[in-house]
Amino acid sequence: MSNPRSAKTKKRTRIQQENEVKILNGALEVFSQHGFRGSTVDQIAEISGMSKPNLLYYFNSKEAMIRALLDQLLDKWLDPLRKIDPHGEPLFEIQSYVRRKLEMSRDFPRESRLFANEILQGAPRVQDELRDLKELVDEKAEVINSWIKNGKLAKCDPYHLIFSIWATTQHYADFDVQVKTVLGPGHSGPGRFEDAARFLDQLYVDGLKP
Amino acid sequence: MSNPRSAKTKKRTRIQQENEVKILNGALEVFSQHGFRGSTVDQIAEISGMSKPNLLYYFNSKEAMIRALLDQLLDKWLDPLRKIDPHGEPLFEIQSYVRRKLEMSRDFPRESRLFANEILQGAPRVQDELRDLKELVDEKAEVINSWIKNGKLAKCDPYHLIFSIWATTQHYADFDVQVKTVLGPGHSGPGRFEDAARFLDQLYVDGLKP
DNA sequence: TGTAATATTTACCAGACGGTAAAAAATTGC
DNA sequence: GCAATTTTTTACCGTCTGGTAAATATTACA
Repeated sequence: MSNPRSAKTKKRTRIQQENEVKILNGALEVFSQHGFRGSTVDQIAEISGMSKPNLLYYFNSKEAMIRALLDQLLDKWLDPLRKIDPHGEPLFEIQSYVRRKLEMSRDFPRESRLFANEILQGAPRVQDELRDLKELVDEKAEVINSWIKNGKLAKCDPYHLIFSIWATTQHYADFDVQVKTVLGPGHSGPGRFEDAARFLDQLYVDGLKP
Repeated sequence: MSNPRSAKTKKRTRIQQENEVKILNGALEVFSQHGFRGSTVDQIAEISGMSKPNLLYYFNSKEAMIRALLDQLLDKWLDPLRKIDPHGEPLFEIQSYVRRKLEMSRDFPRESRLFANEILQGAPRVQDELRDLKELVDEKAEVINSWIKNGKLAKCDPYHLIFSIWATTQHYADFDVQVKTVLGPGHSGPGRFEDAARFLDQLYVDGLKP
């Protein structure tokens, strides 16, 4: 068999597991920085510390690498949304969701950028997963609507609420360079995530009215 | 002279002007969809309706094309921020700014994606312009701080406020596919921008507290 | 209308890149 | 320790792509 991943091999060697991790980590590093077309297999090979043919022994193609990455990513990416508790205190649930998404941007910026790249180019590889996403969002939108109906939340469009949370939180990972440049050396340290959290907490609860 | 743009030619032929426009329009279309490395000069040539060598007669290189695009873009991109009036009514000024940015996403999604691509990959071509951006943001942050001091606006971090406006508004252009998929055929028409405007108006003024 | 300048086409190249074949080396399981 | 399997290396190939040279066609202008 030419490739250990091609069949549903139940047994995976120790070396296989290690190398697959090394490769996917390298691929994530490179893809998230240069995009798919902007990345070369040689780059990934070098950053992973192995030769190109060796790398292609584990993943049949460059395409196979990004697919593996996107597959394992999307599940993780939806987790914060799944955790919204329909029986929790609405405003607290939303703040918690914002926090979780902000932590994702802080702790997994490469994953965020990989995803952003994919969506920016029209999501050619994750259209099916996007439909799963829609179902989950529909479900949570219903929850939010019920909160509104119960007078626990101001009347608003739950979809655009969710979009705004995605946008504001992912911004810190995807537009990191811009954020750092604008904040300058003084305020662009790790503390910027707490500043962001504080601002968003206030925005989503009270808005800007004095 | 091999290239009409290379020198500071005062006189630009009718044909030059027309073709430069055609090329830049094609380049924007292609770059914004596939990113710089993901685009080929042949693609741009085809979409512009001319041959590759002919195209390279007007722009010396692929690099020259994206630079021309980014140059003419950045000025336009900052315009909405410049228009914030320090002597206006604070909440109204912010709402207006959100509107203007939202209109940019609606009317110039390709430009938004081009910019997003550039920043995502670490802004290799617009670092200088990013510093100009910082100065403008610093200036407007001061304005916002003065509004807060005068009790016209809730206390908040003006930088993160601006970030959140950028994020929420550009999201509709940059993540268009995702937005459309999640909203479904029913709500993803042009009217989604008005829905977004309504939501953001409310969010920025009153928040979500019932 | 003639001619200098501009614009377009044809044919091409060198390098980068994704991927492969096959042999050599290392590892595993008995 | 040895055979079977897995892993790694060496050498290579076809294609795509950015870009060029030079010849041809077109335009502008006196």
